[in-house]
Amino acid sequence: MEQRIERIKKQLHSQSYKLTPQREAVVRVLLEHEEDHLSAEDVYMLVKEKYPEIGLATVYRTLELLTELKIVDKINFGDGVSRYDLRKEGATHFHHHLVCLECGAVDEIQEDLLGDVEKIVEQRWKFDIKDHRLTFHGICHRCNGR
Amino acid sequence: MEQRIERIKKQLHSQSYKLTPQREAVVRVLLEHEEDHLSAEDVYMLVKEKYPEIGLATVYRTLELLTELKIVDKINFGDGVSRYDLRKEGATHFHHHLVCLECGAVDEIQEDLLGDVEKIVEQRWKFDIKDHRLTFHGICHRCNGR
DNA sequence: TATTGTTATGATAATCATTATCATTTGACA
DNA sequence: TGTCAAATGATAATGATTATCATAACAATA
Repeated sequence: MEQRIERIKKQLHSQSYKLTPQREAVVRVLLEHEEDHLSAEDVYMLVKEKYPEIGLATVYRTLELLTELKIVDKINFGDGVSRYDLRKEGATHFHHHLVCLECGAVDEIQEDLLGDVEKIVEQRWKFDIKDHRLTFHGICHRCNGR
Repeated sequence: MEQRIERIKKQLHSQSYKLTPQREAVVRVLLEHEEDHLSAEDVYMLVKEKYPEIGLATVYRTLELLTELKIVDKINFGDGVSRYDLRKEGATHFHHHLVCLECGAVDEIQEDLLGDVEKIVEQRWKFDIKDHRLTFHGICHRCNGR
C-alpha cells in the first residue's frame, strides 16, 4: 500500500500536481476499499473519520483529478450517483461490472473479454476505441437459485 | 408509425395504463427522433412545439413509465443527463453506443456481439444476465484521420 | 530565513437534472 | 350522468455536484 501511494505521488508529480495530505487521505480510503465502489459521499465520510478537516468539495475535486489522470475510474450505474474505483495498476482496460438486481451487490470482472468485439467495432464502424464501459444487470450467484 | 403507436397503446393498456394525449405526443417525438438520443429536456422542448400545454414533470413521468415497461431504454453516458431511446420492437437486447470524444456524436450498434461474452459470464461468474450496457468512447469515422 | 507566486483548500452558495407535492383535470366505467 | 382513480401542470423541493471566494499551504528562490 505505501508503495502504491508512492507511485501515485510520482504520477501526480510527473504532471505537476501535488500529493497533498488531503489527496493522500482520499487515496488511502480508496485503497482500503478497493472492492466497494464508493460514491463521493462515501469517500468523504470515510476520509473524515481520519482527517476531520477535509471538505466535501475537496473530495470531489480530488476524485475528479485522479479520474482525469486515469488513476481512478468513474462509474455510472444510472442511479444518479457516480462511483469511484482505483484502477488496477497496469490495467489497460476498464473492468466490467455485474450489478445484482436483487441484492444490489456489485461484482467485478477484471478480464477484458472484449477483444474480439472491439476488433469488429473498429473494423466495421471505423471507430477508434479509447475506452469502454460494460455493465451487466442480473441475478448474482448469491441470489441465484432462490 | 401509427401502427407503432397503436401497439404501444396496447402495451400500456395491457398493464392498466392509459395512452393519454400527452403520452402520445412524447411517443411521437421519440419515434421521429429515433437516432438522436434525446434528453428529457430535449423531448420536452420538441413536444412543446406541438403540444404547448405539456409540463416538464409529465415528460419525465412519461419517460420513466415507458422505461419501466421496457418500451424505452434509458441511457447514461456519465455526463449527468439521462438519454432516452425507443426500444426497437422485438429487440431482445439493449443496443450499444459509440460516443465520439471529438465531436460528441453518438452512433449505435444494433448487433448484440456479446453472445460469447455473456456465456462466459454466466458460466464463470454464475451470473444470470437480464440486461447489459456497453458503451465505447473513442474517435468516430468522421473525426478519424484528421 | 523571508518572500513570492501559484496551487489547493474549506465553507458555502449556486447550479441543474430530476422528483415530490398539491390542486385540478381527465378518462374509464357503471 | 356521476364517480373514482389515474394523470396532469405548476412549482417547490431534493440531492449530487460544481463554482466562488477568502485564505492557507507549498515549492522555489534570494
